[in-house]
Amino acid sequence: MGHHCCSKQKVKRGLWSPEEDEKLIKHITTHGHNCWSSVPKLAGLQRCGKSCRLRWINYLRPDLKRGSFSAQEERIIIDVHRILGNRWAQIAKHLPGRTDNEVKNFWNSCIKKKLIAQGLDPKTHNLMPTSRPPATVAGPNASQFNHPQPPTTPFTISSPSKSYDAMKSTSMEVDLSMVNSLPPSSLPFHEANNISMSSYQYMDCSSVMMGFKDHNSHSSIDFTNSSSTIDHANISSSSFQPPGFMDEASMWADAVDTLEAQKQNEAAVIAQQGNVQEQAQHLVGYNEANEKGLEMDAYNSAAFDLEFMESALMPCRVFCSGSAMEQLQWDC
DNA sequence: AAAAACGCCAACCGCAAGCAA
DNA sequence: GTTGCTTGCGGTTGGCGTTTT
Repeated sequence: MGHHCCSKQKVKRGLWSPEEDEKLIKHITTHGHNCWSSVPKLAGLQRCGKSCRLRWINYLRPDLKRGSFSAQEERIIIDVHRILGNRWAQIAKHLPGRTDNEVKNFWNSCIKKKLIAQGLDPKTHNLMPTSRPPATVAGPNASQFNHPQPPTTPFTISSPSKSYDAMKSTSMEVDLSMVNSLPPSSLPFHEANNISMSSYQYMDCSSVMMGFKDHNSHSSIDFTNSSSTIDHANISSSSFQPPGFMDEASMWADAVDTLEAQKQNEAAVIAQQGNVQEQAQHLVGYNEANEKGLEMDAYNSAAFDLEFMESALMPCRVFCSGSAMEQLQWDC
C-alpha cells in the first residue's frame, strides 16, 4: 500500500543507496523542497515523497549532529520527557542537530532501560512502588534514615510559606548547592532571546526557586505568589518580550504546574534519601558505608533521586532565564 | 565455528492537523 | 461543510551488526 503521494508510482523501499542519497542531496540543495510529493520525480528517484522527506530530515540534512548522545543531551531528554512525555519532535527541538527519530530511538534503546533499572516508570518518571523496597540503613545513624516517608513535602517550587532557613533545615542544602553548579540548559530559548550564558548562569537559581524576592524584586514572574501557578498575566505584561518568549514561558509555566503537582510527594522522598547519600559520602564513602551497613539499595536509590532532583529543577532553570531577561530590562 | 538472542536504528505505517479548492 | 492533498508526528517494524550460548 502506498502513500497518497506515490500510490500510482512504482516506489522503492528499504535502505537508501549512496546514489539515491546523492540525487536527493543534489536536488534539495539546488531546488529546495517546496513540495515533497514532487521531489522524487524531479530528483529522479523511485521513492515516495514521504520517504524522501524522512531521509532528508533524519539523515541527509547538513545541520545534523552525528554520533552518540552526550551526558548533557541525555539529561535534557530526560528533563523534557518528564514534562512533555513522548513528544519527540518537541524534545528534539531542545537538542540542536538531533532529530525526533534519533531521540526516540535513543530513548527506547537506552534511557528507558536505565530508568527502569533505577526503579522508575519511564512513562511517568515516578518511582515504581513495587520495584524497590524501602531503603533501610543500619548503624549509628540508622534512626535518622529509617523512619517512614514524611507525608508532606519539604518544599514546593513556588511555596510562599517556606523560608530559606526552613528549606536548609529540611536537608536541602546539598540540592541547593547543586542548583548553581548545573550546566546551562541548552534550550534554544536562550539563544532565541539573546540571553547570554553568563547572565543566565549568574542568576541565583535556588533563590528563584524558593521564591526569594531579594534577587528578583524586579521580576515579573512572582514566585512568592500564593497560587501554585505562574502568573501568566505578569509574564505577558513585561515590556521585554523577545520573539518566542511567551510561547516558551507559557509552556514552561504549564509544565511547572504539572511538575509541581506530580512531584510534591516525591520531594519528601528525595530530600530524605538525599540525606542518605550525603551522609554516606560525608562519613565514609561508598565501600565503607556498605561495610557499616548502609545498604547498597539505599545508596543507589538516594543517588538516583538526587539525579532526579536535578532534573526536576530544569523548569526553574528556564524561569531563571526569564528572570535574567527582567534583570537585563531593569539594568537597561 | 555456528546458531540463537539481542540491540540499535533507519525506515515504514497510520493517523491527524492544516490548508486550499 | 466537504473533499483531497500535503506535511508532520509517534508508534512500530525489520534489517543488520554484535554478543552470547
